[in-house]
Amino acid sequence: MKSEHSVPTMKDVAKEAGVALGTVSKVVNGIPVGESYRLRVEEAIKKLNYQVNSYAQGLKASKTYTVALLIPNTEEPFFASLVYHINLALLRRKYRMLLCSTDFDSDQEQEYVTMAQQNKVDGIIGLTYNPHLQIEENTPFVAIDRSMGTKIPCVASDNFAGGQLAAEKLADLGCTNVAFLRIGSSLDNEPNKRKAGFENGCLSRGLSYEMKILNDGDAYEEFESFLSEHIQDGKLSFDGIFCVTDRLAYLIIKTLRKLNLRVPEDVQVIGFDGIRPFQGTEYICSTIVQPVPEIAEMCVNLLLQENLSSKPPLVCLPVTYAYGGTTREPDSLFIRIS
Amino acid sequence: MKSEHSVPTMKDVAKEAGVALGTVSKVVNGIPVGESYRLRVEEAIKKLNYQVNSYAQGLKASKTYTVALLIPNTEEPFFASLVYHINLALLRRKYRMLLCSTDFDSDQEQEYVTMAQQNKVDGIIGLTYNPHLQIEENTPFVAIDRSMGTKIPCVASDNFAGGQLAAEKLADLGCTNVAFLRIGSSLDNEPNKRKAGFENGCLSRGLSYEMKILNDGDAYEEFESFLSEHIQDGKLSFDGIFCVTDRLAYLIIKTLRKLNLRVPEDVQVIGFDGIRPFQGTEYICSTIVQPVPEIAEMCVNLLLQENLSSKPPLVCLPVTYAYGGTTREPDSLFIRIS
DNA sequence: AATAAATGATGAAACGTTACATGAAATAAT
DNA sequence: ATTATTTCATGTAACGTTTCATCATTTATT
Repeated sequence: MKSEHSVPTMKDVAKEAGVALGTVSKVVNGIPVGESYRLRVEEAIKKLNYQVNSYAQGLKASKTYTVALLIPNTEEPFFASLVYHINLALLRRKYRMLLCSTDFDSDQEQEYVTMAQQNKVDGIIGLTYNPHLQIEENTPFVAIDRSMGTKIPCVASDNFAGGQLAAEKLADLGCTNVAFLRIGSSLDNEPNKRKAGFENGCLSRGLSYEMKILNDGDAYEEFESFLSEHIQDGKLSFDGIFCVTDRLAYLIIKTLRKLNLRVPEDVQVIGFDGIRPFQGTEYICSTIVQPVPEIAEMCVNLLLQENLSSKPPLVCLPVTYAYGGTTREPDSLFIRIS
Repeated sequence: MKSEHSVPTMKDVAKEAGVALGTVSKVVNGIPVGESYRLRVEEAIKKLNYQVNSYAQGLKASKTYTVALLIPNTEEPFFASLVYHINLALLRRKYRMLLCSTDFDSDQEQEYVTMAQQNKVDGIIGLTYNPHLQIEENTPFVAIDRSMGTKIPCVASDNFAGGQLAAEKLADLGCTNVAFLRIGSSLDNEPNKRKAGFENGCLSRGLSYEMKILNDGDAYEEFESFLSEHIQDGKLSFDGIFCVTDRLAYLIIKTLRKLNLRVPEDVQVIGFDGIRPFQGTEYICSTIVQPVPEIAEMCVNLLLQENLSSKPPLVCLPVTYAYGGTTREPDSLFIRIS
């Protein structure tokens, strides 16, 4: 005798409806069966409040409908946004997400890959930094922001175009002497192309520019000494800064204001990523916005191989510029020119 | 003949090691077996690169090691922080998280609960707003920030104490006439206690105060008219504001500064939650910080019933005050007094 | 040395699905 | 009216585990 509180199975439904097990399976999976059968089964399902056991399904199909997402830290706004959109794209396709915060740590990245494979995920999406990451041949993998060989597709923003756009915007906004700021990073990844793009943009617009790589440890001090090198008669020698991320831009802007330099009046600042302090509020600084929803959709598409004949090795998605208070507004620019 | 590329099973390991299936199972699960057997099995596991199929385990044990997390929007910083810490707490216990962004929508909340139960999750943690949420009797549920009856434990910050602390801080910082600001919300949840706590604090410290509930739609306009009502001879009649969230505080501060009111010189503002614009940077405003890691840990603990004899209906965790630039610093306060 | 007790490996059954070979019933063709 | 064909429900096997009764082996007891 079955306990009252045990979860009903297909067998129970079949008995209740007076049909065979296979018939119930067909009804559940939307495979056509005779009208009268379907109705009886549907009634029994409702009566018993039956729900399929997706783990039995997974066992049978050797598919788990689970995708692992490896990402440095899900609290950081840009990554949180990726998490949100990738999760949504997966849920829409009835897939689950196994979320792994790697904390930028190569060992943790490897551990999570191993764990994901033990959990028999159907694939992995990873924004990783470990250059020696070992991934099993038969586990589909899509990388974000980093090319990992021809077998693994990479999805990223068009970082080069983004850098270029930043330079062009600064030129349009009246800058003549600009700086590029980046925090040092050893790994060769897609976001590094922002620098080349910016340089290219400066050259084509005739901007005089300076590239500065700050050390991770003492970025503040380095920036301050960089500033003092560029002050002539109490006036800054450049009037525009492009920071490689909004995070850096935010810190730089704080520092500038602390030193009584006005943003955007004395120096305009453009960041990269498109971060807002809260949902629906304006951007934290003027910025090159990454198309996060599109990146998410593309990752999932590539991973699950939907409507794609061959995987391209690198997909770059278009970025846009957005005003965020740290550049002159088009309005005020107009006034200034007239 | 098994295909070369098929995933090895316990059966394969057993054959390779020349032992019984059950013996392999024991080795895998750390149940003691004879030394020689264990060694042979371990060798075979390594040779075949065997990994247990957790879905077969789940089927057998009718445990899925999965917990669903229902949360309005994982991009909003406070929720993103909860997601991060709950995910971590679950992974530490070898549990997976099924992340569900409900977008504050009652129907979506119900849909996700149903979906979670179909996925046979071992429990649900939910920060929800649907007052009629239907949850199956046998699905463990832990609520965040909302009491849902005696059968469902609720975890929250000590919101009352937080409100009180905000009033006390404003008093300590020299305020005499303060305001409480909240965006209207119909549901009776724990964060609403911030208001009562603040009122209590004002009374015990002899602060004159005003409580203002803004409408969700036109909060901006309402706030501006609220301000104009309180301006006497071009001077604000209050010198401190407690906003129910950092999100609201952020918007209020922007508005104040746009109206040329100086924060914190003219009016000091305290928010609630403890939001930072980026990981590791300072708080976005002076604030009452919620103990998110502790909330996460407590939720998981209660849900999985670890070392707990009976479930308390409501757990309130202690909050702290943190300086974030929108109140006078202790230093400057000292200067001011002397 | 013979029997009893303890130890521990064995392998079949079960978990809840899906897929497929089987066979029964209904329809079409002669 | 009989046979050929189609249609479609049936029920068993298999997915990869864990559990438990069974049985072989070793150790202890007399």
